Amino acid sequence: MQLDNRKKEVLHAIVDDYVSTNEPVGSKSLIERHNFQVSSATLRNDMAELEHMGLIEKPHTSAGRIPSDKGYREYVNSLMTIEELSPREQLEIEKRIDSSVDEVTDLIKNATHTLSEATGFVSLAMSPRLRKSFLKQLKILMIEPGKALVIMVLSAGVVKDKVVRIPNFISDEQIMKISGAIEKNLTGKPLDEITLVTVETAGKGTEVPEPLLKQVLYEAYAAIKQADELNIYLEGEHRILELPDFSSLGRARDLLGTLSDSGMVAGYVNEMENSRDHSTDDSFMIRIGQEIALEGLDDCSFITATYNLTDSVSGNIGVIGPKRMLYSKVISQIDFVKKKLNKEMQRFT
Amino acid sequence: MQLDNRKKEVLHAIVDDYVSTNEPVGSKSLIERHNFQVSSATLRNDMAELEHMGLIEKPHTSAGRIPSDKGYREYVNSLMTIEELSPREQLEIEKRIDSSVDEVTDLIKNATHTLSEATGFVSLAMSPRLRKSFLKQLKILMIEPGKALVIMVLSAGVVKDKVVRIPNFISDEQIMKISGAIEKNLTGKPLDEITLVTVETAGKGTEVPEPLLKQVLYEAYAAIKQADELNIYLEGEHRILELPDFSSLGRARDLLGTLSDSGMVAGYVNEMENSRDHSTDDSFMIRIGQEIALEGLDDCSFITATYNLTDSVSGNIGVIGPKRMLYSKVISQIDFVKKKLNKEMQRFT
DNA sequence: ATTAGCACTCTATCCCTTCGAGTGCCAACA
DNA sequence: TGTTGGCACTCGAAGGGATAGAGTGCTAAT
Repeated sequence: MQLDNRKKEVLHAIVDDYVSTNEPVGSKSLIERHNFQVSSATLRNDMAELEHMGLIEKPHTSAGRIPSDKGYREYVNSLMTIEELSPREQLEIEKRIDSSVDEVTDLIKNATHTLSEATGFVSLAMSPRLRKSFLKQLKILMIEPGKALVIMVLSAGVVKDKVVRIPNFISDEQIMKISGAIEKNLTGKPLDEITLVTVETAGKGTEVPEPLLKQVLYEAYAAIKQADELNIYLEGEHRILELPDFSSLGRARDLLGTLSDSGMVAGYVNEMENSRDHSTDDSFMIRIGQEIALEGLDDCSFITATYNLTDSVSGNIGVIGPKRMLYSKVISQIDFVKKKLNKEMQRFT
Repeated sequence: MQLDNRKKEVLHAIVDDYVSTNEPVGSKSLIERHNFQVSSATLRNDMAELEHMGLIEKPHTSAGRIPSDKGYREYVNSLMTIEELSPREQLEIEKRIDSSVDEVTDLIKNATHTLSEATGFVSLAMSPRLRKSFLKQLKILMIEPGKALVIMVLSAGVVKDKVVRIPNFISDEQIMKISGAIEKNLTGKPLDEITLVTVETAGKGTEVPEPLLKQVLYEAYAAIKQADELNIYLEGEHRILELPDFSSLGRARDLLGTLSDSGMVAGYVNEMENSRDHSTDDSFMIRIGQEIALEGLDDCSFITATYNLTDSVSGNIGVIGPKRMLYSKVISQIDFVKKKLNKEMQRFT
C-alpha cells in the first residue's frame, strides 16, 4: 500500500510530536497541535492503517501511538527536511574546533567532543583508515640496548611510532643500515601492500647477520601494521543518563556496558563503513533501533558521516543517541562538524 | 569518649553486615548473625551511644543503623584486618597483567583495566610523574617543511614525542645542529629543572640565524613541558550502574558527570598525592564520602596507592567505589596490583 | 470518504490499611 | 552500674481498591 499525502503528514506529525514530548500521541492532541482539516476520527482511521503497515505502534491498548523503527526509517528517508544550522550554532561549533592543534588525532578528538556537546548524545569517531596512505619516512631510533623506537611518517600527514624490542647486542650503525634500507625500498608503498615478505625483501642486502636482521625486520613490520590499526574515540557516555529515554537504569546499563567495549563498537562501525553504498555521494550512514546489530542499542539510533583526510584516507564521525531524536537537527550537526573537520584536515596533508 | 571493646565489635559487625546486605542493620539481626553474649537491649544501648558519637546513623526513626563516614573511617583506621588475596585471585590478576607490552603506558592501562574487573568498580591510574626523571636523548626529526617531530627518551624508560611547527625554510642540517646542541647540554637534567631559559642557553652557539633558532628552541621546550604533563586513565565507569548503591539514577548521573571531567579528577588525585603523609611508608590514600572534595562522590570511597617506576618517578593507581565496599578486600586488591605493577616496571628502567 | 457518538480499555495516581522490623525507655535485676 | 525483658510507638514498604483521563475501535449517519 502507498502512503497518501495525508498519511505522510500524519506520520510526520506523530514523529515530531513524540520526539518533542516523549509521550505517545493520540488523535485528539494531533488535531490540537497541527492544522489538519479533518476530524480526529479520520485521523484515527489513518493511524489504524499506519499501524497496520507497521509504521507506528501503541505501547498499550488505550495509549497513543509512537513511531516504530520502520516509522522512523520512513521519516528519515522520505519525510523530514534537513535544515541548516543557525549561524549562532555554526559559530558555536567552529569556535570549539578551531583550536590550532598540531596532530590530526587531537583534531579528531576535539571534533568528537564538540559533537557530543552540541548534540547532548554520545559521540564517536574512528581514526583515519591509513591503509591507503604510504610511507614517507621510516626511522629506527635506538633507545637503549635491546630497545628501539620505530618512527613512521605517512603521506596523510600522520606520524606513528612504536617501541620495539631488538637484539641486545646490535649496534647503532647496524640499526641505521636496516632502517635506511627499509625506508629506501618501501617509501611510496601504501600500507596495505606492505607485508612481512615485502619488509624482509626490502631489508635484504643489508650487511647485518641474518638472525639479528630478521628480528629487527619483523619488529619494523609489526610497527607498520600497528600504524594501520584503527582507533575509536568515544565521548560523552555520561550524557546517556540525562536522557529520559534511558531513565530506566536497565537500558542505560546495557547501553553503557556495550559502549565500554570500544573494540566491538569499532568493529561495528567498520562493518557499516564497508557495507556503505559508495555509489551515491551521500556519506551518511543511519541505523535505527533494531537495525543496529549491537546489544543494548535497541532504543538508539546510530548516525555517522565519513570525513576525509586525503582522497583515499578517511574515517567516520557520528553520534549514538535515542531513536527519539531530532533527526534533521542532529544530521546537520554531524554534517557541519564533518565539513569543518575536512577543512581543518587540509592543514595536515 | 573511648570505644570499649564491645562497642568496637558492634561497629565492626554493623559495617560488615551493612556492606554485605545493603540493609540498615538492627539490634536483633545483629544478635542473630553474631555471637554477642548480651541481649539485644544492651546492643541497643551501645548503638545509641555509637550514634551519639557520630559513628552510625539511622535513615529513619524506625530503621536499623548504617555506618556514617566517620564510622567507616574508624573501621578502616582501627577495626578491619587486611587479609591476603587467595592464590586463585592472585593468579587471576597476574594472568591479566602479565602481557608483555613494550610501553609503560600500556602496562598501566592494562593494570587499571584489571583492577576495575577485579573490584567491579571504577578504577583509575595517573601516568608517572616524570618531573624528576631526566633526558637521556632528544632528537628532532624533520617531517616535512614546517613540521618536525621532537622525540625524547627519558631516564624512566619512557619515550615521549610531539609534532611541532618549525619555520618553513629551515634546513635539515640546521635542525640537526639544534637538536644536537640541546641533547648535549640538557642530557641528565631532570625535567623540572628545564625551563625556557635553560633550553635557550643550551641552544646558544649553534650557527643558526637567531629568529629561526628561537622558534625551534621554543617548540622543543614546549615538547619537553608536554612530556611532563600528567595523564589519567579511567576504566569501567559503566560498572557504577551495576551497583545497588547507585540505582537512583540521580546519583549515578552526578557521579559519571564528575568522572567525565577527567582533568578535574586528575587534579584531585594530584592534590591528594601532594598532601600525602610521606613520613610513613604506607602508600595508601583513602578518602571516604564527604572527605572527597569532588561533587557527586558523597556515596563513594576513593582509594589509591602509589606505584613506582623508579625511585623518584611514581604515579597512582586505585579505585572509586561505593562507601559500602569490602575495604579489606579492595585494599588488598589494589595493593596486589600495585606490587605487580612495580615488579613489571622494572623491565623498563 | 468522513464524521459524531459511544462504550470500552488501560494506566497512572491517590488514598487507605496492614505488616513488620526496629527504636527508646522504663522498671527490674545481678 | 551494667544488663535485661517488656512495651508502646514510629515509619516505610507493600498491597488493595477507587477514580480520573486519555485514547481506542466500532457503528451508524452524512
